[in-house]
Amino acid sequence: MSDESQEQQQLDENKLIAERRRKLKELREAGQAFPNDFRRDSLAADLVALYQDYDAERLEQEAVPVRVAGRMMAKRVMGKASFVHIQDMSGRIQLFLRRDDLPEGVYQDFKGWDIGDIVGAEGVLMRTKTGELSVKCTQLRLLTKSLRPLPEKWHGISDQETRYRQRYVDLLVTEESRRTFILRSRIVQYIRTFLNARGFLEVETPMMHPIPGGATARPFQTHHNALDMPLYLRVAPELYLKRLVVGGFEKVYEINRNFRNEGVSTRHNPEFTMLEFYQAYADYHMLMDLTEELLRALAVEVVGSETISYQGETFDFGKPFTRVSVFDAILQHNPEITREELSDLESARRLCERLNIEIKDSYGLGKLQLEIFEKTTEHKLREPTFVIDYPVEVSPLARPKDDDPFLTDRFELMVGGREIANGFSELNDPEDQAERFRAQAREKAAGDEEAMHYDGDYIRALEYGLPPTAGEGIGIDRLVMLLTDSASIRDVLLFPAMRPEASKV
RNA sequence: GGGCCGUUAGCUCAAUGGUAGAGCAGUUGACUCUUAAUCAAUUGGUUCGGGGUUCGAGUCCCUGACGGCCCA
Repeated sequence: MSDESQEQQQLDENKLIAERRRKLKELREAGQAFPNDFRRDSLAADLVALYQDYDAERLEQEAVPVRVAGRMMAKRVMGKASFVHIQDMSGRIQLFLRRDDLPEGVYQDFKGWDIGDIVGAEGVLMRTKTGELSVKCTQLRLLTKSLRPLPEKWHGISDQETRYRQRYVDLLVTEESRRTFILRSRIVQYIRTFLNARGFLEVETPMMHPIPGGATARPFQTHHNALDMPLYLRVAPELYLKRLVVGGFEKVYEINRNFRNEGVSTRHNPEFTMLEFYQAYADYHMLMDLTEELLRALAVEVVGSETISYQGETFDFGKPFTRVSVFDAILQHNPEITREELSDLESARRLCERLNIEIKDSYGLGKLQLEIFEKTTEHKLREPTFVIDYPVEVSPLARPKDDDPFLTDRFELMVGGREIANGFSELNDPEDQAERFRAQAREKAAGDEEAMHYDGDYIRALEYGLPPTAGEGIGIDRLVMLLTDSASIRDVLLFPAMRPEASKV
């Protein structure tokens, strides 16, 4: 943000903020307005859970002392007594304040504090007449003055744009949003635990690539000043991870960001998180088995059931996932398409024309089949389905099938009509890989900005010998969308990509 | 990139082309067990920006910005 627009942000003031600034000024005049010497000893939800079986009498007898802190989310003043809800990372707890329980003057000060202010409280646990666990306060301090009013307490923020742009406010007031991001963290945590338990080594490979590779996608380009060379933000970590398998790290994985310079939509963000893992002496069948096991366990871990509900649909991760080839899937879901017209270059071209698919002369039969699949079939695959046998033409890093060199040992996992994972037995024949790179380079020279570069060092690595290996990528954002029932990728990204805010001149 | 929809007080929302309102929040007062506390009074507006039509525009037209949904 430019200095100028930051200035404008500062001008985004109103009487409510002015009133709070006045209060802050008084705090400054009275001493340290931003103290950092209060220490809490308990979290709100922990206390509520721990003491759920204690009745009012028992709490009074035991007089459990606690120190809690958090943001004031509700404030009900009734003369010389008040109730406050504070919210911390764990949840909420009520404070019960009486003028005569607090040191001289504190209650009077408190009455001037605002919802959104951050306070620290000390007292003993009690249960109110209505049965709510509360802290009967003997000390109360304002720790941080909040200058901006929070959204309306009942409706919260309904404006999507504000929720995305000011996620800090969204997280404060939207329980659903908090839940989603906590689950996201648990999902990633679980995946790490799952892979670590199976002997995988977590690694970090470069995000800035001299030669972008590992996926057919447009990269972001940047420039390194000291080295005076172009660098690309990675579109995939694949080629580096396989170099590590060459180096003897036979089971590796990486969970981190990829960057693709493409459109923004409810399913695409320019930076997104990918899990990629590679296992030597394994093939794509083993990966499919592992993926089923992982998703089933994740559903139970996160949703509490092997059946998940997504945007009104139900998907069952408990039963074995369907496995069907690209070719058969097209035929099964499109009775009007025949085996013959799908098997011949010329008739496949005519089919594309009929389906309003834009094609180029350079497309071979494999690319045409994939285009037809994506247009006619992909969105129809709702229940978890492994689509297998992708054409070699559209799989430049995958191993050809032993019994059909037109196809590869590759699968994609579809759930709800969307690609969740992509895996294959790796192409470890350096001469074949070199030839495929050359074919990609020709595509690039012909104007395909998504085509791959020739990566000489990767070929060199393969020439040392990549053991027979299988590898897979799982889109974490889309997986989190599924498991948290989120309609848009922006709902599972803390700070989704947005255009700059309209200037408020 | 195309289509549709949206942008009004800090927030959530109203307002036949005819004086821009309500609830919450804020301010002042009352109230020592409340739960969206309650009661009384009260402050608060560049109606997203620019242009146009009109006696008169939040409302109609054009244009731009940002966002949402759908399609490619």
